[in-house]
Amino acid sequence: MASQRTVAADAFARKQVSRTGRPASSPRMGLPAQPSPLRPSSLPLDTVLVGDCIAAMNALPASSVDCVFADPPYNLQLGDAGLLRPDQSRVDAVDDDWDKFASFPSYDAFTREWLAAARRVMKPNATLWVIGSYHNIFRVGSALQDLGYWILNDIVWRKANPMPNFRGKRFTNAHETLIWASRSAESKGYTFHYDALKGGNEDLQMRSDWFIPLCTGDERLKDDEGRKVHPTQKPEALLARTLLAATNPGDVVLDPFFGTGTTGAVAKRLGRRFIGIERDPGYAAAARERIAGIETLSQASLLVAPTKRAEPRVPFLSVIEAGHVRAGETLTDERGRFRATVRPDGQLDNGLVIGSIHKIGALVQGLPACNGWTFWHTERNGRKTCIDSFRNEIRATMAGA
Amino acid sequence: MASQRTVAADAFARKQVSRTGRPASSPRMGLPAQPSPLRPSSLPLDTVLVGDCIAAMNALPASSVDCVFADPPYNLQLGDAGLLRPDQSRVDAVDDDWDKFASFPSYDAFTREWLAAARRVMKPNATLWVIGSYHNIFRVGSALQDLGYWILNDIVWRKANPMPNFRGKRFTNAHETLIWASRSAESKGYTFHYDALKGGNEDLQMRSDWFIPLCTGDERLKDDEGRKVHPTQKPEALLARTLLAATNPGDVVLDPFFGTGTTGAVAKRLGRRFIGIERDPGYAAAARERIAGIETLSQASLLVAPTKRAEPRVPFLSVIEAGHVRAGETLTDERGRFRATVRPDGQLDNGLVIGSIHKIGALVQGLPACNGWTFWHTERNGRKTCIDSFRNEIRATMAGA
DNA sequence: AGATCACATGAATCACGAT
DNA sequence: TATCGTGATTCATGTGATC
Repeated sequence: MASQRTVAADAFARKQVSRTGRPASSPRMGLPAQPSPLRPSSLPLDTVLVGDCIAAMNALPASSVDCVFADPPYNLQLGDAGLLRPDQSRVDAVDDDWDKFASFPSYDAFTREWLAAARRVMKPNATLWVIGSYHNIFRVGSALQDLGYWILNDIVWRKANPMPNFRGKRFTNAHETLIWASRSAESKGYTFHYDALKGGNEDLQMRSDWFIPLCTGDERLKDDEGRKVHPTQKPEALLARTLLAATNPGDVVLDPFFGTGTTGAVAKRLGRRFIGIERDPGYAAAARERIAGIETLSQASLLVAPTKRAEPRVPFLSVIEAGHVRAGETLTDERGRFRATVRPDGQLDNGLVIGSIHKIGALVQGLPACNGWTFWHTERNGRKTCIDSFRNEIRATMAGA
Repeated sequence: MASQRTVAADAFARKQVSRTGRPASSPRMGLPAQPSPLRPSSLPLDTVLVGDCIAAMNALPASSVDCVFADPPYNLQLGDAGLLRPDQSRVDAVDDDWDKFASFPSYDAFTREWLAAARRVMKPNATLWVIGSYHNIFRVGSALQDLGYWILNDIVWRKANPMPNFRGKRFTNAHETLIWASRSAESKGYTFHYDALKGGNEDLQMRSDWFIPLCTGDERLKDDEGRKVHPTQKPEALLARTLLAATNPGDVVLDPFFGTGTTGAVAKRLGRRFIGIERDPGYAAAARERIAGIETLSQASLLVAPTKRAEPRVPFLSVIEAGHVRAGETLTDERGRFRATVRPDGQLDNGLVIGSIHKIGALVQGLPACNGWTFWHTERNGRKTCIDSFRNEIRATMAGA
């Protein structure tokens, strides 16, 4: 039975942490390629906790996860009053419309509660993803703004094959919305693999509208009778893009509405760690079985290419010391409009002011700022060379050392 | 002076309705093709009222308009420093006073007030459109749900040519969101021209994601010195699709944030009546002059504007997500001279450098540029397949999207 | 006349580490 | 915590000048 294979989140909430619920045959999941340091050992990594997500999150240590992906319940009329109404109120009205309208406050309370619990668990630079449709996403967006989250983007998942509108009364509802938010407006150091996404998009910035098919075919979990196990299983491609964009290998991703574990499956494949929380033992069991069959991609393919900003800093003085540029030499911009003289201390002199390559570059152009490395050029045999190429040579020699 | 040509909304609010503010030389605008019956004669049709939109709406008779289109302030939270492009030029951002709110609660209060005023003016089967971005749309959506509006769709305006993200810190913010809502859940008789939209969309249901260019070129209103008159003028194509979908000829469209009158211009062209409310006399004057130059299309030509097809740009990442190529797989050129490994983020790795299919293709050949789509091949059962064929398969699934 | 290039610009919550 | 110096960063489209 699924329930025998589960980790009880309530037990975890009482600090009686036990991972023995995971079947012994289950392999270790998602060995981290680059484990984050200082992670509390009490985190139930690569585990599916069964129980209420708010209690389970409140039992986790604060500031302990790098990313949250949440696919909360959308529909306010599911009749699952226990989940949607933390105040335990139950609406017996048969009138759907009244039910929906009356339940906004309780849905909002539930939303605020789980968003607050998630925020506590997030590291200062962690980010949160939430997916929803027009039924709930406005409630979610307002709540997370009210709680101090800082929205970075809203992302449109454009469905390749949406369900048509059968009655012809509306536009085909062909998309869902994801909100990507940092923990607060001050969280400037969040992870975003800008260059990787750009490189995977023909060297153009990745936009906020993503075209991805629904989860169908072999990817869709089915039971013995061929029925879908979960009504709203998300495509792995969607999760892959979010995790590639906003996490590093080894990062911990928390999913408080784990369902059948798409987040865990993708996290494991991409060398991330996961913590799943799921109320339904059947879903949790299906998720475990699914994730056990996933293999992590090779570490080499997961390595994050260093960004330009992360490369070692090279003083312009080093370029002179290395002999690429001589003191007393004249530098010009690419078109030869501006000139400055190289001083032996690594500063430039335009005849009036002495300063850094950046400062003098900005000055001669009358601009507030300038990247001197790409602005200034040397001339050798009538050919102009950007001084940034000398920096690259020095960096290459540093890499070998 | 603009202020001499305006209709004072405050005066209208005091029931001292006067349309003499409209210059005598101004032609009658937007003669209705099929006037709706029972319209109160006191409606200031095809007029721009100047003043506070809430007061002006409260002065209109209840249940009198067929549609509302609203482009409220977005409550953008601008950094103090402003934003510089990579070439150090400054972005002409929205920093107008009308977009400044002290806090979310004050924005929410404003939003609730104008939404409530609009709802009173709406006929029982009228619908409301609101456009916004992630800065404000969640507040708006929550507020209108709270007020009893019934959301029919959220629509994504995918911008053909959005402003890039200059700092590489986020996804390109390439869309805005429209909410389409009826006055209440009981409003079952709202107008929706399903068949017309389908007919104008190659016999496919019109989806909730619309691909439309920004308002630029001749359509963009400019002052004598070539500067844009309004910072956020919307494209007429966007308004045209909303009005064609949700109104009939002769219907009255109310725009409480009229700006430079895109709603009025499109309404007149399509044979709808309009009521514009605008706080700024300068904008109102520009709107009047603009609308005066519009001619109503003949009845026969009131067809759905043909949908602009999205340039079906496909990221190489999508090819991996779709399973055509696996992360970790090796790609070669047609003759098998060069090799590179596919990364899960859609980049290639030739063992030394990580980059896009184009960049690595160029690199291995020592060429300045390369079309990676036609250069790289997979090998299956000894047969080589160009990765461009996978792109074509994905494009086939994008038909209609 | 047509092609090419240089430049401008659009609702934007847009840096970061060392000292 | 604040200040300061380095130096990273853009896509589609329209307009007007130049070849």
